[in-house]
Amino acid sequence: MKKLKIYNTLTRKKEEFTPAHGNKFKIYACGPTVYNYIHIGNARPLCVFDVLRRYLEWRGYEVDFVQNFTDIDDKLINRAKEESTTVSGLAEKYTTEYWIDANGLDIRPATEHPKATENIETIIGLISELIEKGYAYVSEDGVYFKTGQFGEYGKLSHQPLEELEAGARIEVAEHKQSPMDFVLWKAAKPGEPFWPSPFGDGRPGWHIECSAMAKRFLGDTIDIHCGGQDLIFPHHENEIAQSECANGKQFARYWMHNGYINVDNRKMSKSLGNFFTVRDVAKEYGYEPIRFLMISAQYRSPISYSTDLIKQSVNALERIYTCRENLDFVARDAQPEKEGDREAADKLLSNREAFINAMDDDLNTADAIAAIFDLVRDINSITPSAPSKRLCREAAALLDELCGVLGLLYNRKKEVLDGEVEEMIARRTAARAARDYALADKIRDELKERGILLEDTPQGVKWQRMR
RNA sequence: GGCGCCAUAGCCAAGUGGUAAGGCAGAGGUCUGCAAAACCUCUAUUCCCCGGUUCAAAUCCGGGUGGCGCCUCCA
Repeated sequence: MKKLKIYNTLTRKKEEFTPAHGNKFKIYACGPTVYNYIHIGNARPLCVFDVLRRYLEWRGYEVDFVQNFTDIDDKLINRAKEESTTVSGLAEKYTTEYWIDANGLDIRPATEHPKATENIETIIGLISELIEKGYAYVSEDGVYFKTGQFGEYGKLSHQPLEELEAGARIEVAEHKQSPMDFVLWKAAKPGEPFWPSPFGDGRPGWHIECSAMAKRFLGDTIDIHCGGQDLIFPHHENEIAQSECANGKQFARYWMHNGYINVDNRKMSKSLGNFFTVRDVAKEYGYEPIRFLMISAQYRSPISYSTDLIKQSVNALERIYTCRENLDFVARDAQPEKEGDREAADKLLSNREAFINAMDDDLNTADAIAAIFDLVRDINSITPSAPSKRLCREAAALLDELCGVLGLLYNRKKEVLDGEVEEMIARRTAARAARDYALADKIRDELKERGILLEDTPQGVKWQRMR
């Protein structure tokens, strides 16, 4: 079997992908700052790395997947002021909202979801260690990391420290020894939440959270650290500096970074006012097309978001769903098995190989989806020829399996028809038998107005609720 | 200034040396009382431009053009 390869930001190459120890991958993904509804840009890493996890598990690996919540932060403090609420109240609210969207997108919960505020002790411990080892210093307004002390600083973003300094803006903080130093602990300001520490009351900086939580829940060295490309610098660079200086070991073996979601060819951002929340898009089109869109391109390429693309995704998914529903429908009255089932099933199975080859090549979900569509075509080609129950079952299992790896499974609500509607379908069937097509069409139109679509098939009348 | 990314049909998107996947949209056909779904066929002689390497390039090299990102909170 082909080896799984993943593009590693650290080496800028596709590398063979194996866990450091045994069969288990330790993965850390930077999670949301819970100060607002998540937007579709946030949805991309959620979907992509959920697919990574599902795929690894499907290939037989164990996965420890840790994703944090940043629940103390400048953004939260500011927003809480705006909404006249507390930071913890705000965080709680948007954590709840996060779960609604994450569930809608079918993101599997991580094995751990640590929160920054619940890991203050670990964070303080890590900072203390950095101070002791001479990598950090206490200043008037907090504790800073001494960037120049870490010789490998810049190895992830491939930037020499001097160049970074040359490009850096003038820093507001005046208590830094060097502009490239970054904050580990922010001294408390009046009215802000704080925790006591050996270096004074305050709260953790953003970067140190992830180093601390990764260490606590996954250990000194993790296999994969993932996040959006915009986190490479400074966030991930700083995590490396903190963790490697404190632990004296490599922090993460592989770094994976997803591309952006753009709008009008520009990065989505609050300042440009061009962002869409997952909630709003889902309200109109459902969550499924959002997930489909997120994985319809290779995860490192940018996606330019538009309503048109969401609609294309809706239609594309419909093709898969229809195929799947037809299988169940055809299987109902099929004979148990037939001559040639084996050969037919084997033919379908060839698409599974194509799927694996695509995914092994740096998680090429676009190609993997193509393999699923090839499978759909193969299945659709056999459904009219009265396939056996057994073949239908195997085809459905294969389709479910591959869609499941990408998280494209879909459960259309099979609501029970009320008596009146059933009665109308029966009346229409009778009218058709009597060749009274005018009446039959009238009944079909009436049902359509009530959101029921009818299809006459060789196997009988098939109905579905409109989306 | 430093470091990167991208450019494939109307739209989206694979393909990194061997003669252009897949989806959406569109056209024709088959099936159907009709419709829907499905299936079949068609829709890029060509991959931003110009050179070069090669028997062979969308794919490699050089040079352009256009677009974008990081270097500041950001998925």
